[in-house]
Amino acid sequence: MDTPEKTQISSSLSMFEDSPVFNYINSLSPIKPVKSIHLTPAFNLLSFASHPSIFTSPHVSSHKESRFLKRHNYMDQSKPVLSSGEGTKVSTSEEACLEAGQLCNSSAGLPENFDPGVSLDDASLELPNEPLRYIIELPQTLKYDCGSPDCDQAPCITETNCATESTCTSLSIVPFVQDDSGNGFPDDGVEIAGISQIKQKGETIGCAWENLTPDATDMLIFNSPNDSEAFRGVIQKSLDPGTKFFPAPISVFPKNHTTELPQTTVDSDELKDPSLQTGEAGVTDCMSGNLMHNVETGAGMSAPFSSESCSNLHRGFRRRCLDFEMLSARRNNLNGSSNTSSSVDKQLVPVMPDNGSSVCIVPGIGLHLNALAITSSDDKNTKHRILCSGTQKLSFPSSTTSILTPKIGQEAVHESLASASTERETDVVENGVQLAEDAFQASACAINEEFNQTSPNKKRRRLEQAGENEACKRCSCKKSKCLKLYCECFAAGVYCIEPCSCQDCFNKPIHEDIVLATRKQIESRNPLAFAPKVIRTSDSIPEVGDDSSKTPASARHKRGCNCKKSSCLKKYCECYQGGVGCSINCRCEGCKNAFGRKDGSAMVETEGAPEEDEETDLDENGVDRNLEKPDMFNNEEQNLVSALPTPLQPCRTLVQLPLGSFISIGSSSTLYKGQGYGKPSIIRPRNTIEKHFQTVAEDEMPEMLLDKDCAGSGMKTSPSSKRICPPQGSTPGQRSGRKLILQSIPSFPSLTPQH
DNA sequence: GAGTTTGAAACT
DNA sequence: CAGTTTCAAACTC
Repeated sequence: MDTPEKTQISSSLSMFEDSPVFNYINSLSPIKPVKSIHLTPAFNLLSFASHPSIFTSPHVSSHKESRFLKRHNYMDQSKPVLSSGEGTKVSTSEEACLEAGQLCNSSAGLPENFDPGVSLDDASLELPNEPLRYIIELPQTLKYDCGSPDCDQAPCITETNCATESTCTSLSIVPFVQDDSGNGFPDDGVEIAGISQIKQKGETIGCAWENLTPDATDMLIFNSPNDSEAFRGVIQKSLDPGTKFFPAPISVFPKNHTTELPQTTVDSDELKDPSLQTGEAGVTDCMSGNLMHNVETGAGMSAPFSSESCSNLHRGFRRRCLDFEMLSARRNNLNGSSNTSSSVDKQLVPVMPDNGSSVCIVPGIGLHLNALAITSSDDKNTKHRILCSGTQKLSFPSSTTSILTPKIGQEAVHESLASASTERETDVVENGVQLAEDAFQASACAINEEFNQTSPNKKRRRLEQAGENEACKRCSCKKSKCLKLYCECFAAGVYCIEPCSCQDCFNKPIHEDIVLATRKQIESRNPLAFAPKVIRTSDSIPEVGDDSSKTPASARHKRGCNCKKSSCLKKYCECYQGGVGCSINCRCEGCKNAFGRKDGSAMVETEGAPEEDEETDLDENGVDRNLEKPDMFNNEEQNLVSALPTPLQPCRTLVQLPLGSFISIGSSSTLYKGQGYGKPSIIRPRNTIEKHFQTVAEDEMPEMLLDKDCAGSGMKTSPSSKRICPPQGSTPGQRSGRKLILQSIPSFPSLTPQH
């Protein structure tokens, strides 16, 4: 079964690649082509997830928890293993996966975990080529590097979570590796990196775990878009200067998803090269990490920022995006790897024949679903895709849409860079990236700002933002025990980690049961409690809905804000925080949201930087300007990111839809945070959202969405399904949205094959 | 770093 | 559903 699926996927991919469009894209950027492929799988996964009820917070939590547990185990094992050698690592990883799998089984987490290990083994086994080994080795090395204080991790850790970094690195690495190595490889790399990090920190480990696990790979894929973009920019520049690595890797990417082992191997070898890793190493910092090789080298080389950025980006992802990562990884394994991985996938696949991996994805999705956000496929998106595609490609074969988690964060990096989640930012940032000229800087800046705020100057800010950002949310809960939505970590579906300054925290893997139970409880009250608060739609969306047209912003807050004193110009406002304009749903007073006013006067954030918009808006408001300007301008640095100022965006990860639309899953807490179900006010937005979804579905996931029954399947019934549809909301209209999503998932597979 | 403000989340 | 309280982030000093 797996094999056939893989075959299909590959075929679909090949088709894409063959297509003129694909070629064109490739010409633009090597990475792009792959994306589409990846996406499809992702979708499948998503769809699956929905079925299983994975979406339900419990599942998600379970996944995470299981992951955490795994991580811990892993870490323990991993350490020895690492020292021992690759093979050992693999075995350990497998074991860990198995264990995790046991934990996750219910949630489907198992497959994911399992796959990675298996895939790796298989890959290694299957791939006689030494190159694979190299690749594997690289990751290990990377791990070590990461693990080592010297590595980026240290920096990252200082600022944020190590785990995230590992993830980031792993992610970045993955893309390259994945293509080349195929499935198993990337995973290993990811795992390794994560492990190293894990070693460093316990909790971090947890996060790292996620990354480490197959998830990491998936994450990479999903995230990759964003990351990839960012990386891309970096890479491009880096390439110019001296990134030897990149060129090769990049070339590889576009071409192969899984297939070209040789190249990959070569790349990997290069990566292996001590000179490269370490060399840069100074760079090493994080870079070392895995990811880095490629990206880092490129970017990394550029310096700290690269690593940091990566780390930052990944941070968010790790925690939240784990699921996706897992899925993607699986897919990668499936696609690239081969049978073994496929076997695993098969297990998961059951639901979605097309994607063996789909199953895997699902679990991950669950977590990320919370953060789901939809982004329309705009030109920008396309760009993102392209940019990101490199990564995505690796992971997913054609794809329609992918769901990003969180915040996950995920986090900001991709959004800002790749995702375009915030269209505005995206535009700005992306443009910068695309241009490549600025790409580097822009990417760097964006990354820095968005993801972590690595810059020392704004440490606090960064930290805060970072914390806010999906990637590394850090809470400081004192009374809620981090078991309520007050807790950003909890709301984002992630465990609290060291950076958190919470007290009496129960949001830890150790208290998995409690966390899950609490989540369930909250979900029972509000199925969308963990759904992304902000739903993103493509810029083009306007077409879709009347509402959308009203709201220039691509994204909208589901429930809308209720600001009275902040004029929606401060982070108190969830809309503003999420980088989206206020909508009809909002009950805010004196709305001056720079991203878009409730009235509709809101500036379109998409292209123009929010700032610009703000000015305009402000002009109207007059007084507001003063207020807004400060914020906006203060962020000059953020200009690129300015759009980003909003924490959410950065965190979000975008997933490409089959057609071109992206779904951004915000890792950011905001995204995840529960939203009103169905308040009347929300309804419209929902409608809008729904419309967006529909549009997206039609455009992006046309058949898939339409075809599937997902909604019918269980989405409705199971809370999880609700989560899946988060954007839609609880209202009936929302349901339709849900349906779309669900449908999309199931259909997804079909799309892939078709295209 | 402490204190205040703010608005979401939770509760009634 | 509306009002109130609780909570933690955002913000200010």
